[in-house]
Amino acid sequence: MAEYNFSALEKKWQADWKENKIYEVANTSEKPKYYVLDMFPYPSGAGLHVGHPLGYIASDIVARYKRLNGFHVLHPMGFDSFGLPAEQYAIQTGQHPAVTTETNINRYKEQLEALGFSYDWSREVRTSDPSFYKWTQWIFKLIYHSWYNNASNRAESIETLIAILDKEGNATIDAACDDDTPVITSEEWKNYNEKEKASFLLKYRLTYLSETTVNWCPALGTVLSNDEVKDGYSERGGHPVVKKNMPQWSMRITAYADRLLSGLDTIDWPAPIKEIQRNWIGKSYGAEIDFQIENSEEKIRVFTTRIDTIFGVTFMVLAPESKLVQVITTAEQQEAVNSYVEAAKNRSERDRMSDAKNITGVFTGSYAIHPFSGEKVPVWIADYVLAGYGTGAVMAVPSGDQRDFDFAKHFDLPIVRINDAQHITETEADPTKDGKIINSGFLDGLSPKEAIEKGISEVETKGIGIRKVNFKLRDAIFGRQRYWGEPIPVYYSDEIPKLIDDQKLPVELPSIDEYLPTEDGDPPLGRASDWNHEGNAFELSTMPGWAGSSWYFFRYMDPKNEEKFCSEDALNYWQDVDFYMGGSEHATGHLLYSRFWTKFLYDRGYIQVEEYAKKLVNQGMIQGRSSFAYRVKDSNKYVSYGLKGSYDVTPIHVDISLVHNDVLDVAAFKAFRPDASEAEFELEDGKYVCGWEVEKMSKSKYNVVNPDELVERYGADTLRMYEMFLGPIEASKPWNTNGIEGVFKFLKKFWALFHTHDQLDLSEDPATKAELKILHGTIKKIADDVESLSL
RNA sequence: GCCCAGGUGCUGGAACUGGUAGACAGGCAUGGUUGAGGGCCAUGUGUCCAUUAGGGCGUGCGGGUUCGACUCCCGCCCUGGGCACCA
Repeated sequence: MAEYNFSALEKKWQADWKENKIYEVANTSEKPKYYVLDMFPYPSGAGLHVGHPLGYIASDIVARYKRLNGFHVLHPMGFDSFGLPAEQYAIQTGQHPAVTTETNINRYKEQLEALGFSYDWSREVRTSDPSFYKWTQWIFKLIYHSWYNNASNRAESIETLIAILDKEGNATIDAACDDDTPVITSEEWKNYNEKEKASFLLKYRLTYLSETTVNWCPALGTVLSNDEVKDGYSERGGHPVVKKNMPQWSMRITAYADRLLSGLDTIDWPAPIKEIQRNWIGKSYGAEIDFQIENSEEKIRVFTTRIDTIFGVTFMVLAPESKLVQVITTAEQQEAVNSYVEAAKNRSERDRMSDAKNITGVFTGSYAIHPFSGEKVPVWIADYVLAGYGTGAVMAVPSGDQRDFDFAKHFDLPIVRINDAQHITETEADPTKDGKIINSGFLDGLSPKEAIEKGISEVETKGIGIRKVNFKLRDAIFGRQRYWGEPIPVYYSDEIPKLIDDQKLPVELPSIDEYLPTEDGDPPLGRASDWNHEGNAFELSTMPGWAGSSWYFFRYMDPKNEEKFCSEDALNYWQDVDFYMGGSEHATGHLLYSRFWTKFLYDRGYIQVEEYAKKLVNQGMIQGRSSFAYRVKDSNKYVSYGLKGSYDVTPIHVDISLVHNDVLDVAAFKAFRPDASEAEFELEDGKYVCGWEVEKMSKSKYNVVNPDELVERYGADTLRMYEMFLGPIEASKPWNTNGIEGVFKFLKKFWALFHTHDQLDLSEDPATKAELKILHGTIKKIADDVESLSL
């Protein structure tokens, strides 16, 4: 009986593809283009597990399908090779991250090639390669040399800003800039010295240096951007994160908040991703209103989306960090306020969040005048008001807002009903938008929606406020106090940041003896001797992980270009990504930053598209199925799954290769855990049965399934088909090898259909009608399935 | 709390715009082939009633629209994910 010799078959054709370069594509063609992109991996030391190729397999099917349908297909692969793990490894072993990275990449490429992907490897990029990060640095410079003109609604060269400043100062300029940017005349501007000019322009530049509150992670020794922090812990490593003030490079992504939001309507991305990005950008419509302080020139400006509730205001609350606090606090309250502010300052973000139910606050002693009723309302400070959002102050409406309600109850402040549909209980406020407004002067009788409109126009007429849109999105911190990242091409002369000339790029990472901060607490780059530009100190921070991945998809179009990040011809031909495949975990990181950089490059005229990926598909995560043995506490005895109820047991991870159908190979387990070699095993029905749980696939949980072994045993085609067979591509699911035999059998039978002994054997008879019907039905079904993924 | 997905046999999952629910595969069962095991082949497998023929009931729960509903509408329950002192 002839055999389906997948191993020989696959090796033969893979060698053939390589030798004849059949997947290499030129940047021109008569055919229409199609760009299929995978999110490039970070080459970790653990190698690929079966979860990684899931998306690559799906996108490879799309690439092959499009080729067969007459498209000129760009299907590249590369490596996101800067990152923390290689650096942590370097700290422990002294091994240069470049060396480990190289090793890991080679391993990844081997594994990927064995899986038979149709990548054009001649276009491979690596973000840690100087020929690549030269252009990351170049784009950084371009962003630095730009400002955002709200009037033209795009980024422009900083030269156009300087021209306006020279001519008429900044009074007429509507730009995305620091909140504390002073209004100056052209005279004042011209009288600035070099340093003053430089620091003034930093308030406008799209990448800028400023003293800001950052997420500082002491364990990692670096700052992190908001998306890298989850619930007060670092996303990588799970270390605590605290707030800290320090000078930092940031990217003014907030300038693009509106366009990042509206752009979502133009791209075919999964609804959950769009939703996450919308939430993250957090646009809300409302008004800013001034409340005059009694017996004072000062005003409190608040942001509200519910101006219809303004007659329900019975007090005001400032964030402890608000600059107004010191100004309006009365002498009697000074001491209480000071100690509250001091305490708030020393609390970490985590404490503040975990302590949310504890209501705290202190009265400033001052009163604000209600702009419509003229009544006096007390001004408090409390840390439930966030300094970073809106104006850092709120008008408190306890009847309509739960937080205000809780605060009012706690400090015994009045609660006023302002809507006839409000049902207020002893413990709950009611933010209803039904019903009619009551107790509210000129707003009485209106619906909340009408009252919001009327309220805002009244405020504007009286000149005490403006219609206002607010965003939650914050500027992205760009510096990392780390070694293994792109050097920021900046040096300091006279404390003024200056950029390295284009001709001198790339600024290459210097070698250092140890990958730790210096004794003075400077980042690792501080250890490099000769790390200066003509005697001026270089910037010591490096770029964050998302820098290279924010534009790599353009580099694939023209990866070897030494003159430009990508030639116009290549950009003209390839334009954008038609099909992008990757994980949804990058929703507020890579997938947002890359959109930002794309819009920026578009504004500055370097590319023709405002969104780089028309279609995005998220493959689900493949989880591991961990197996457990149960050790009786304080003993050397293991009990089978069904018996553990009668003991106090500790579950122990068991390597899944020692378990078949949940039955443990006890002898192998004893070898695997030497401390169990003498252990006693209590069995059920003569077997030791393991428990199981679905967890993340990881080495430490002994649940990793390696694709190499499956390729060896069944072949790449079987593995690829089986991964696609597992279920919908978007769904997360635990890996389970049980069903792979079915696919393997199918391929064996399929092969046997066309072979007699080992020879290809095809019938010369014309196909029957019935045969043609099945053939065309099958073609249609497959075409429809692939189209439904890629259209 | 708010916002997204989703809920179909023992399991993974099919079912295009409303038209024979459960394709395909795994598992399980029975039989064949084999010295045995494995492999391979065949048959069966939603559920209940019935020896058969056949019939009743079935897509989370309750209601509705329709000649006809897994599919559309309303309410509820559950699961997964996201956001969350955001004013």
